Amino acid sequence: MPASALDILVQHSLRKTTVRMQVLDIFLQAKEALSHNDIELHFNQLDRITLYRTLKTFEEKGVIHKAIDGSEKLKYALCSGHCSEHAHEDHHAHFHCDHCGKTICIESMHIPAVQAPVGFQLSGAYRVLKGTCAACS
Amino acid sequence: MPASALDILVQHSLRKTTVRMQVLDIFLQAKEALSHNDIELHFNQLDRITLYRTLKTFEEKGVIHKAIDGSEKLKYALCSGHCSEHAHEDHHAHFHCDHCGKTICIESMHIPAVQAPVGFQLSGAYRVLKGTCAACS
DNA sequence: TGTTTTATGCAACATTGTTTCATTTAGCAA
DNA sequence: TTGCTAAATGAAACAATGTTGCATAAAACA
Repeated sequence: MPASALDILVQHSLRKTTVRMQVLDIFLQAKEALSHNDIELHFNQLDRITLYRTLKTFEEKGVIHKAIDGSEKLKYALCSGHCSEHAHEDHHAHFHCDHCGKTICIESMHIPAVQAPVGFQLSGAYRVLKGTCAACS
Repeated sequence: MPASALDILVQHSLRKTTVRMQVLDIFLQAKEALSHNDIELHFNQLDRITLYRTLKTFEEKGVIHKAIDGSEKLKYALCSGHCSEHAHEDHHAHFHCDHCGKTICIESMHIPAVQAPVGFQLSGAYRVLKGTCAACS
């Protein structure tokens, strides 16, 4: 069962404010990763700056993670597992649809460990698939 | 042996202009992927708009490809192989250094074929490694 | 309830990217 | 070389996106 917006805030020791609850509800209902603009469109009126700060806070606290999709737009998706303030664990692939532009987390596709080139130290990896999503096919 | 700026323009049926030659020279000398701003800094004075259009043209014609690195910045790198107007073949991984922010093409690391989830049609894939690069270690 | 800390809303600003149009230049043919 | 045509450039104006500082409002807690 998915956590509620309130649960998520409590889990991460965040104050429960109207804006945060609303933003979390949007994420909980969304099936794909959301850009700043996507979220803004869900509101009648919302201060852009507040949303920037809300997303930044959520990301720092491990509530959401950046979903790299190869598009110019930065998107976020809810962390599924046990991300903390200190480390994200979004070790799954993302799918980006060339047609509708949506970005979907593919939880089932984990990112395999790879060997770093000589002299390089690895701290993480991304994997992005692109093509046409099920809805657009 | 690497191609010269002029060679590249001729190969892709592009007019040889001062700006294009200069931009290509910067790419040829650079070891890492370059953002719009990176390139702008190499010039004493250069019209931003012209650079946007130059990069767009280069990308469409298969001269450069987007180097997805998980940072907010869009970067480009020279296509190594045989990219055409119709299809890019930048099927190699990119390394993004968390420390210096540089993005390096790892030509030796090819992106393995993966199976698309049910209902999805794949047209490509990205792979990004992040960590600390050799120079920053 | 009152106090402290944090979040919000606003203004102003900075950066990044796009569109339109006049001018200049490259490519090409006479 | 000269002139023509198509493409590239540069400038202005605009649009979108992101940041900083500060006053106000709200949440948490004693």
